[in-house]
Amino acid sequence: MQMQPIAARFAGGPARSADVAQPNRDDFRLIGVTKHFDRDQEIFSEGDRADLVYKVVSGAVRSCRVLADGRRQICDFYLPGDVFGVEFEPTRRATAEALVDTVLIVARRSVVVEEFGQGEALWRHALRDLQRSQDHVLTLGRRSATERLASFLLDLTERLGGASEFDLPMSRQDIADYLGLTIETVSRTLTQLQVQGFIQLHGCRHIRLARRAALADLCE
Amino acid sequence: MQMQPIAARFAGGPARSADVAQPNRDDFRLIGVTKHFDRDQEIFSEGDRADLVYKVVSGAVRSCRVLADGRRQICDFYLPGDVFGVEFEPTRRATAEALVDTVLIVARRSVVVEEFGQGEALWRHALRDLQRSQDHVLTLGRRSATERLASFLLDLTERLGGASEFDLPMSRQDIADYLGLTIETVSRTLTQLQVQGFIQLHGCRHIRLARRAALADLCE
DNA sequence: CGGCCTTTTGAGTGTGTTCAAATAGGGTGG
DNA sequence: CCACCCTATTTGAACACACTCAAAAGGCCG
Repeated sequence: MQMQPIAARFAGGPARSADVAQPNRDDFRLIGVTKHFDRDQEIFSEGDRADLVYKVVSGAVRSCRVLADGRRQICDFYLPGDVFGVEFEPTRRATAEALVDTVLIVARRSVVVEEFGQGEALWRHALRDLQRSQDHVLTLGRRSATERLASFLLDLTERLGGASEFDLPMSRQDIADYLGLTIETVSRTLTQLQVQGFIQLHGCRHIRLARRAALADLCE
Repeated sequence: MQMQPIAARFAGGPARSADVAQPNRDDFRLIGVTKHFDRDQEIFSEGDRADLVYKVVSGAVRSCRVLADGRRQICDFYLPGDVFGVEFEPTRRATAEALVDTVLIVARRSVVVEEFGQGEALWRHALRDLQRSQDHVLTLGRRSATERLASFLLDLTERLGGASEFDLPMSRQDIADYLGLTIETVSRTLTQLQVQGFIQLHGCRHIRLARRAALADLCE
C-alpha cells in the first residue's frame, strides 16, 4: 500500500481525467489522501474501528461478510466514483477488499463531518447502501440464477458508465458469492446466456451485452 | 381505519401500559396521531409520497415489494416499538401492510425534522433498516431453510421481548416470503424442528422455543 | 514451455419447489 | 354450544434447479 504525500481534494464539481472516477452528481467532498491497494488486499475488516471513509478513484472493491463455517456473502461491489465505509456504529460490519489493483481516497470521517455540519452528505451515501441492500434482498430471495445474472450484468454496465462492452472487475467466485450461487452455476449460466445470444464473452473477464433490452426482459 | 382526535406524544421516557410498545432505548420522539389499521390493510404503497413516518404501538407490520409476475418479497417486519417509513427519496420503495389489527402513531416527517434539527434521530431509524437488510442478505444468500427458520425465530423472540413462548404475528406465507422460501418448505421445516425438539407448536401461531441455545447453534 | 490458478464442462445428487390432496383451525350462524 | 364452512396449514409425491464432486480446458505469468 503506497500513500501519496499530497492531500487530494475531491469535489463533485469539475470533471477530472478520463479513465478515473466518473463524477457523482452529489455535493459530497472528501478531504483525504490517496492510497493504492493491491489485488485482494484488505482495506478494512469486520470488527475494525470505523473512523475512515473511502472513495474509489480507480479499480474496484468488494464488501463481504463470512459465516462461521466459511460461507462468504458479498454485500456489494464499489466502483469508481462510489463512496463506501460510512458506518454508524463504532465498528465495521463487513470486510472490504480490493478486487483488482485499486486507488482510493481515504478520509477521516470526523473531518468530513466537521466540514459539512451534521455530515448529511455522508448519511446520503449510507442511504445508497441501504437501497442497494434492499434491492439485493429481492434478488436473493426471489430470482432464478438467470435472472440474477442478467440483472447483475445490467447493473454493472450502468455503474461502469453504460458501455455495452466492458471488463468484469471481479472473478466468477466473487459473482457467485454476491448472487448467492456457486461458481459452477455462474459459469454455466453465463455460457447459456452466450449460447442464447444475450452476451458475448472474450476471455472470461471481457463481456459484451449484445441485446440489452432482451437481457432486461430476463430480469422480470 | 379510525383516527383518534387527540394527538399522541410518544417519547422514549416513561414506561407505558403493559401489553403495548416496549420502550426503544433511543431519544426518538414522534408527535402525531394514533391510527388503527385492520388486518391486511395497506398503510402505504410503493410509489406513494413518503411524507409520513410511523411507530408501532401494538400489532405488527410487513414491508414488501412485488416483482412483475407477482412474486413477493417481504423486506422486514415491524413490531411494537419499531419506527418505520423513514425514506430519503420522495416516494416509497416498498408497500407496508398491517399483519394483524395494528395501532400506529403517525407523524409528518417534516414536523419530526423541525423538532430535531437535521432529523438525525430519523436517520438512525433508517440505519436500523439498513443493518437489518444487510443481515437479511446474508440469510437469503447463504443459509439453508433450517438455518433461516432458526435465526428468524430467535430474532423474533428477541424483538418481542425475549419470552421463549409467544404468538407469531404473521402467517406461514408471510414467513415464506420473508425468508425466500415456499410456504410448504416453511411448514415442513417447522414440523421438523418440532420433531427434533427445538420448538413446540400449539396451534399454528403459538410457539415455544424449547432449546434456544441449540436453536442458535443451528444458525451457524 | 511449464506450472499454477481460474474457469468450464460433465455426471449424479439433494434441497427446496411444484402440484395436489388431506387435515386442522378459526369464525359464523343456527 | 355445536355444526358448518372457509381458509390456512400440513402432508405427500414427483420434479427441477442449483449444488457437489470430479476432471478437463483455458489463461496467465514465470
